[in-house]
Amino acid sequence: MLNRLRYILGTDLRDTSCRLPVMPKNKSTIYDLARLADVSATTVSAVLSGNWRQRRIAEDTARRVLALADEHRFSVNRQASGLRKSRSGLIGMIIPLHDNRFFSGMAQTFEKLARQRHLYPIVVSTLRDTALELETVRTLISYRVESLVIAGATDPDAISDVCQAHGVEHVNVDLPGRKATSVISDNFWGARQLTLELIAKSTPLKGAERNRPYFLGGLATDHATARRIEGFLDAVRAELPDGGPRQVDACGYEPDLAEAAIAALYQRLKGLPRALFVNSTIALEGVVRFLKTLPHDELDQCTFGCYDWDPFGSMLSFPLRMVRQNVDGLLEQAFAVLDAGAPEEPRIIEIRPLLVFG
Amino acid sequence: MLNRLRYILGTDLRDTSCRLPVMPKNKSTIYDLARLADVSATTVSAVLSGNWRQRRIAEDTARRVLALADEHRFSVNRQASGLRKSRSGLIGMIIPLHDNRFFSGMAQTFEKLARQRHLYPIVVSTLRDTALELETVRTLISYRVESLVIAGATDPDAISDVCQAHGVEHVNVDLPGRKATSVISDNFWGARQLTLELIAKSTPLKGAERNRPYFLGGLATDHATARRIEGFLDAVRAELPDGGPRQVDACGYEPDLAEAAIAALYQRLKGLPRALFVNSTIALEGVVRFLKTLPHDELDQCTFGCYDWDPFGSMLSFPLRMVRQNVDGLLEQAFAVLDAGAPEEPRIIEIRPLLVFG
DNA sequence: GTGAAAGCGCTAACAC
DNA sequence: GTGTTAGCGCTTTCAC
Repeated sequence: MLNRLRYILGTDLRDTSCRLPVMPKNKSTIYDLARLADVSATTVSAVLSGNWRQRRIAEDTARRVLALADEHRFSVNRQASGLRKSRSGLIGMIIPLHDNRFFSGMAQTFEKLARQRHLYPIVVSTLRDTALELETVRTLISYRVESLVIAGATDPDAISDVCQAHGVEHVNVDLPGRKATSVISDNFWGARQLTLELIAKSTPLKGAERNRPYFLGGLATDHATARRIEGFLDAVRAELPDGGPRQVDACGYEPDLAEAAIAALYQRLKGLPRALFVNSTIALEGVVRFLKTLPHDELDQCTFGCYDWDPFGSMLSFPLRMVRQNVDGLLEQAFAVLDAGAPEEPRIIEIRPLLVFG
Repeated sequence: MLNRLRYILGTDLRDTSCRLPVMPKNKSTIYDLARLADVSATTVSAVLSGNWRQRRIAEDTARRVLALADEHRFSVNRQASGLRKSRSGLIGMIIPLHDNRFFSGMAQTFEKLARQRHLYPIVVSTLRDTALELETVRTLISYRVESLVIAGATDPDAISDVCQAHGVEHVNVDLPGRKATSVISDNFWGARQLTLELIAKSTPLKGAERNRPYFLGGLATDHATARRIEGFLDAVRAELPDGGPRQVDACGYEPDLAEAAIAALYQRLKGLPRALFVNSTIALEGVVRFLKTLPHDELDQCTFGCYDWDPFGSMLSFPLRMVRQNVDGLLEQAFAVLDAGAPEEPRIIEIRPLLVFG
């Protein structure tokens, strides 16, 4: 109403001073632009949103409007257009941390895939804090994101409840939930492959106890670790039938704990085992700390693997086989689920990781 | 208008079917809530936005509205409220990459500081692509972010032009520009400190050529590298007056280039130098590749430093001194500039990095 | 080929 | 202590 008035009067009613009729630099509406171009706001809107061909707007008019918009550095207000269209053009993703190779890689891929779909990506970290996860999701919904990727959430099902209540499409990644489709790493397969590789590439040692691979790090209560242990044991049983439970020490993630664990193992076996499966780069830090105290040639007797990838892995003084999660694959599947759109029966999609050497 | 009508009629006009009068699950307005609570939309609005005390709304009313909002999982539409209030509650930051320790650390700190100010943080990467940087900034402005942190941009001044045209407060971080205040690392100081430390902690070698620290990696045309070289040379001149230009090889960032450079240096000096200043973890990768080919005890002759920090640095087989950028300090200053609000004369604020060992 | 008018969901000035 | 009304800037029928 006021817009129309302003448009008709050809003057900015907000401007109480008596300046020359210059468009205010930092604020202007399509009505201002319409006045300058001597067309209606409708026309401006159509031109700026790109669907002017189908409105059969004269090429001339379009060009004039576009030039003017450019000259005045006009920027459509997406709060307003989003409100009117009931579409924000936003897509959100929550991750536990930015400062982490795995999740920052996900953020990178997420942005790429979002842009391909002409959606503006918003990535927010929630610090493995259930309350912050929920609050963040609620705020994103408040901004009317069109869909959500929930990565590594501590309580995915609580988030699903919120999303469903607002009819927001979403998908879990990395950590599975039961109320929405989840795309996760195939931890069993990855651990099994890494273990098979370790056994194949290692040299047999004397003494039954030392002549086996050992698993170190992580928490057995944690879904991913549990599956990895299964994969590890499966491979061991297939290749070296006399394996037993004493080969697994899910000592936790902290470097200190891993350092103590490998030290204890070394003492028990009176040397390094034939192969060592370390469950994360965090745990690896503790292991390396211990390895540094050993004479250098002792390391040659053991073949090392790590379920996790870091480019620094290749800089260590011993060869290291790593499992690299297929970040691109995880997110491509996640987007495929969102693209499908149908609120399907929740299912779990497992993506195989990659074995990396060096 | 329609809202009011719907509120009066007590029925959802959008609902053309003849369902029971249940509030639609995934969409509802404060008018719907108002009807349920038997108050006006104004009251609901005041209650939900927290300023109901100052409107002297009865505690009772407030509680009822809040309970209802909760029960129906109501979520205020921030597109609408933002439009009305001309405030989006958003603050944006652009970074070159997510998948990078330095910038993902910045994202983490940025979020923390934004939340402290009750702003919703949006971090977007722009892949060191000038066009994408501009487009991203324009889109963020389109969503009406209230201010912007521009980190590591390839063309900060072009971005400043856009921001200024729309009256958006902004500040550069890491890479300086001339059209807005910039908060950057004190590269001169950091490089100087690291070099002094390397000289102090290294053991003198026979032969003038080997008895000096060498600088490796980066591009001399790059602002940061140039300042680091200055700091390096300044320290060398102070401590070992016979230093010369042959001590600096800004061979580029690629590991391959660094590997070739250190190999050439080794050949020229017939051994490792007394100390080596590597200009980034990327270059370090190439250096380590070469070092691995040397007999282990040769490394003891050289003291290593790296201008960049990575937790993996402590896992290398030789001691490494690192310079860690003060990410928190950089962003705290950046926010201080934004908090000040005054469009001050652009200036450069330098933040000292930290020396880390191990 | 273009314009007028209504309304997206919210907030704030002004009522009483 | 609470309600009425106008309007934020845009898109979308409908009209001609």
